Amino acid sequence: MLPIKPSPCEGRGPAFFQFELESWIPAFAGMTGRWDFWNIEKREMPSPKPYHHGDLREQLLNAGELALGEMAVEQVSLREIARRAGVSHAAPKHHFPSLGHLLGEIAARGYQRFVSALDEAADASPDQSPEARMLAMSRAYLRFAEQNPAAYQLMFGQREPMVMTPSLIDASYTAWSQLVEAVTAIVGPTRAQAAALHIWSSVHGLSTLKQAGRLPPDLPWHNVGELKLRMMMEGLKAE
Amino acid sequence: MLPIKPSPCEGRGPAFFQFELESWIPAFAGMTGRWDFWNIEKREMPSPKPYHHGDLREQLLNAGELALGEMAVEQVSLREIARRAGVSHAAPKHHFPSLGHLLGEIAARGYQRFVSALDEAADASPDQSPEARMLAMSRAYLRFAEQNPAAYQLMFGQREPMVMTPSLIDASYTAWSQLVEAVTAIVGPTRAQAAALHIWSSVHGLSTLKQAGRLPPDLPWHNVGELKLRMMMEGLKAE
DNA sequence: TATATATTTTTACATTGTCAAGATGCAAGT
DNA sequence: ACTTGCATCTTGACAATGTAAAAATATATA
Repeated sequence: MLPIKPSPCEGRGPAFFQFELESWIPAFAGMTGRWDFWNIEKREMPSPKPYHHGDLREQLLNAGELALGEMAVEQVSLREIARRAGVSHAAPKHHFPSLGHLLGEIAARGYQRFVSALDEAADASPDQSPEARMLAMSRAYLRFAEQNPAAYQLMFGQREPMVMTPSLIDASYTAWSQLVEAVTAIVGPTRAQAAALHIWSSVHGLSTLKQAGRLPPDLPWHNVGELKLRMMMEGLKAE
Repeated sequence: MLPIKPSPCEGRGPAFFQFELESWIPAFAGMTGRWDFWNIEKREMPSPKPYHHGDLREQLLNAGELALGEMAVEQVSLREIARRAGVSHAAPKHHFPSLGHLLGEIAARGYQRFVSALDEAADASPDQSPEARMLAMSRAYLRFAEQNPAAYQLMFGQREPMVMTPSLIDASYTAWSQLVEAVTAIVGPTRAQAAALHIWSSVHGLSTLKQAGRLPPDLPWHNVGELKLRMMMEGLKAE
C-alpha cells in the first residue's frame, strides 16, 4: 500500500515549530533563516525546496486530488486548484507548464492508488486461486471507479487538456503489467495480452457505461453485473 | 434499417420542392406562405418552423454534426456551431435552451446512424447464424467508434454539458433493444440482459481504451483485438 | 395598415487557460 | 554587509467560452 497522506512538511525534517524572523524588529535585524523553537540553534534545512509558500508543487497536487474528490472532473480547473492552495491563479505556472501537466501528475498518483487497491483486494481473497484473485481484482476495479468517479474519469477517460507525463506513462504501464501478470497465471503467457485486454475492456466498459448513465435505468445492476463478470471469466477458456 | 438521410423538410409533410415568395416581386406581393411546386395551390405548412434563416434549427444540427467530423468533441462549442451556421453566437438560444440540449439532439441523431450501421452489418454477414450476426455487429461497433471518434465520444462518453433529451433517451434505448434482441437469439431471454451488458461493455471498453491511448503502444492491436472478440463470444456460453 | 409575436443581433458578464510584466524574497558572491 | 542574480509569486491582460438581457428586425395577425 502506497503512502498517500497529505503531508505539508514532507521532506523537510521533523515537524518543528518554525517561524521566520522579521527583519523590521530591531533585535532580530540581520538574523535570517528558520529556527528550532526549543534548542535555539540554527538549523540548515535538509532539502531547501520550500519558498514563499512552503513547497507549492506538492500542495497543488494535493489540492487537485481533493478537488477531484469533491467535484466533477470538468470542474477541476487550474484556477480552482490554485484557489484551494491559497495562491494566485498564475502561481502554478512555475511548477507545471500547463493544466494538462498538472492533471497528468495527479492521474499518475491516481494510478498508484489504483494499483495498490487492486493488489490488496487480490491478497485479501479467501480463495487464492488465480481465477479468484482475478475476480477479486475485477470487483476492486469496479469499486474504485464507483468510489472515485472523477479520478477514474481523469485516469481512464479523455479529459482533453491532459498530458501524458512520463510518470503517467510509467504508472499506467505498471497497471497494465499487474493485469498481465494476474492473467498469465490463468491462461499462460501466450494469450496473456489478449486475456488482459479482454478483462480490462470488460470492467472498463462496465464502469464507464454505468457512470455515464447509458444503461437502462431499470436494469437490475447487481445481478446482471455479477453475471457479466462470470461471462467475462468464462471467456478466458476460449480456444 | 432506419432512415437517416439529412432531410431538411422532415416533419413538414412530403418532400415537395418548397420556395418562399419574395415580397419584392410585384406579382407576388401580398402572397405569402409556401407552395407545392406541381399543384399550384396554397398549402398551409403543418408546423411553420422556418423563419429568417430558412429553418435554423435543422442547420444548427447539421453544422454540429459536421463539426464533430472535423474536430474533437471538446472543441465543438456553441459559438463554433453558430459560426458554421452563419449566425450570431446567441442565435441558437431560441431553438435550444443550452449547448447541452443541442449536443443531446446531435447525439440522438448519432444513435440513429449507429443503429442502422449495426443493422446493415448484421444483414451483410455471409453467415446468418445468431453468433455470426453478433460478431458482425461487434466489428461494426468498433468500426463506427474508430471512424467517428468525436461523435462516439459524444454519444457514449460524458461530454459534460450534455443533456439527456427525451429523443436521446429514446435513441439510446433503441440501441439497447437492438442489442438485447440480437443476443436473445443466442442465449435465450433469461440471460439476455446480462449477455447484452457483456457484449456492450466489452466493445465499449475496447473502443474507449484504444481511443484514449491507454493501451501499451506496442500491443499488436489487430491480432489481440480479434482474440478478445473470440473470448467475448465464448463468454456467452457461461452457465 | 398597425399591432403583436417570433426570430436574430448586439452587449454584457463571469468563467476559463495562458502569457508578459512587475514585485518579492532567498542565495550566493564579493 | 551589501549588492546582484534568480526562483517564485502576484498582477494585469487577452482571447475564448456559455449564458442572459436588451435592442433590432422580420413575419404574422387583426
